[in-house]
Amino acid sequence: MNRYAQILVNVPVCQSFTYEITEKTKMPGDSSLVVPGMRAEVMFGSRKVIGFIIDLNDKAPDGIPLEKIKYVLRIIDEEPVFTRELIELSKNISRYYLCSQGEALSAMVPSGKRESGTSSFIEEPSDYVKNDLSEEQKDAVKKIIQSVDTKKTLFHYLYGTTGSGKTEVFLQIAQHMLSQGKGVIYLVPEIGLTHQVVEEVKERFGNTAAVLHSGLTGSKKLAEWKRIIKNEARVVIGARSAVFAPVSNLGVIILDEEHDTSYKSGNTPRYHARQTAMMRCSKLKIPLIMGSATPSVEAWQLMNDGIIEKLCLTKRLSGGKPPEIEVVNLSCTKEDCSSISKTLEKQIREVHAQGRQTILFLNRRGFTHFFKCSSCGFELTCKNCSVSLTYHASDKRLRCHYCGYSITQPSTCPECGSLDIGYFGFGTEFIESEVKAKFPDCTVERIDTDSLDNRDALEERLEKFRQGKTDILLGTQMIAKGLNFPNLKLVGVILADTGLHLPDFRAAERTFSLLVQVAGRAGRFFPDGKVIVQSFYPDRPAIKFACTNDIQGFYDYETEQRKLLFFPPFSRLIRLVFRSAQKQLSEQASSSAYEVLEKELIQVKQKTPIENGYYDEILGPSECPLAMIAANYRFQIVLRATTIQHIHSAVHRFINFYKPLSGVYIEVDVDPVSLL
DNA sequence: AGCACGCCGACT
DNA sequence: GTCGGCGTGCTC
Repeated sequence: MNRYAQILVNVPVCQSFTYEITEKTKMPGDSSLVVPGMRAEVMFGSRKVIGFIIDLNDKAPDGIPLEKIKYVLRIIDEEPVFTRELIELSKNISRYYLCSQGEALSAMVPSGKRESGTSSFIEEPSDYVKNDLSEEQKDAVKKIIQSVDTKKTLFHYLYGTTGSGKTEVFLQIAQHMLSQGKGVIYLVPEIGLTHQVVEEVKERFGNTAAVLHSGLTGSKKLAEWKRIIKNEARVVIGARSAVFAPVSNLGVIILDEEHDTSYKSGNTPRYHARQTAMMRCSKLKIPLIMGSATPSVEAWQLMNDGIIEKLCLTKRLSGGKPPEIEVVNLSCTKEDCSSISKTLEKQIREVHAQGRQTILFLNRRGFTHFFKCSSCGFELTCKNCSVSLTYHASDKRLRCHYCGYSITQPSTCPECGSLDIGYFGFGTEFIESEVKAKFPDCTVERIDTDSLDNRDALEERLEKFRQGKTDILLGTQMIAKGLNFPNLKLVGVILADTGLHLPDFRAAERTFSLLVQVAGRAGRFFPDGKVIVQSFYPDRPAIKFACTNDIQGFYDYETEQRKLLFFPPFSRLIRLVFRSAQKQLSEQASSSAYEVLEKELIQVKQKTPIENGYYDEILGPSECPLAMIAANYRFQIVLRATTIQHIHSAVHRFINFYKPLSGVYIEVDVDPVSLL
């Protein structure tokens, strides 16, 4: 018995493969028991791959010639590394996100071959103090815990400003679940998984906690993973992929900073941790608790529709008002080409005189610091990716921050030969030198992916700032969230509208949430925090509503926009990207695919009745806003409809039957978060 | 996705 | 006459 194993491998093929377990099969340790959930090394075609055993039978399934069946080279694991629940989940992921089940499963399970250096810290959980909760917090905890029994609503949302104590509510719920013998998954954005958070979790839960970082090596991840499987760890904190953690008797999934786009996977399977958490929680009938000060517009709508229960945390625990936000209209300050307005400069000096600290924030790495000819208007873009090249002062080169391509700074315009060329906008490097020149008596530190050789450098610099050794911290995204600095007083947003010009329907939402999050930072501990936002377009809703702290106002506005423009949450999208080294090929492929998709969609609609008020359309094909990435030309088709079912089946059929021209690759993205 | 097999052009 | 291009199809 158990002679034949059904095995899934990481290929875009929607079927499992049968392998035989023979005496030639190498076993780990001295056990000889093979069960589903273990990984196996097998020959797949002519190459050796790792496969996932999802089933075992004593005879081979019908329809496979016995002589075709190869044997399992080696069983990798002594114990299963994934559960029945995960096999089931991988099936649902593959169905929904239109990938193979093997691709889904391999995205779920850590890739380590053998576990190494169990980071198992010997720490007892600290004695839990039943902390003083505000009435709002108590109410939220009570409602969520009650819902476990009533099962009326599974989805909850803690909506509240930074500093209103969401984390404490999350932790109390986690604690409660633990005391009931249930496990917990606590999801945070990748960027929020800092040393600090990890330490806090370890301190709180000791060895019952497992941390799943992207920074961990495959084998370290596997070690943590096994602690989870063995029930040694019951609280799992991690980024996106931790939504797959094999926690048994799972009691709750917590998803902090729900609006964060890093919850959506950028490669196959392009799953969204929020959707996946919803799938998992619905199946297990357990609560999902999300939280953010700036919910995604989708989540906001679901709250309004009553599908997600909204729990408001309105009060800042430290008391006081939200930080004061001052907007500086850059188009009015024609002073010089400085990136720091007089207003901001004055504030920095005052803050420094008080012995307090400043963060200067740029929301996109060097994005605005590009090359432009003042005579002919020529702009230098990457030859591989078609995005603007960013000037880096450190080595006087222009760099593409997508593929790394770089060229030396030209002295004349490559197009017209004019000498009247310039560098526009401000990159972090430019600002750094400017800040250093302007404030010679301040210590300045810059944080961005360029200036960070390794992970520790980030921690180090943040720690230096936390300890007050740095006066001014300058950086991008990574200093925008999740970090608490006790001595911080001023946050300056150098250019708030950078992201607004992106051709993406979520640009406003992102800009808004970024500004609100940044503002929230400033007054985290001290109610006297101050924010200065510099912008060329202070009247744009995303900036105006953020700066007046009119959260409701923004959502009302944005919801109306989405309704008008038929974008999510009022429509569902599936995006197909056709990429090829040859522009012609990708263009041709996308147009011929359009025809096929159109026919498929008509057929699908004939088979299933169309509901009242249903509408759909196929947009494109058109060049992607990022027309080229890494030397690949990109065209896209976006299917859009009131509900997803029809376009989903149409695309499903399309990818099953349609064979693209050779040299053309198709990326399928269900519920894309970006259309760039 | 890989990788092998297979069928047509310029090379020692 | 062979090396090598990448189109086509399969992987238990």
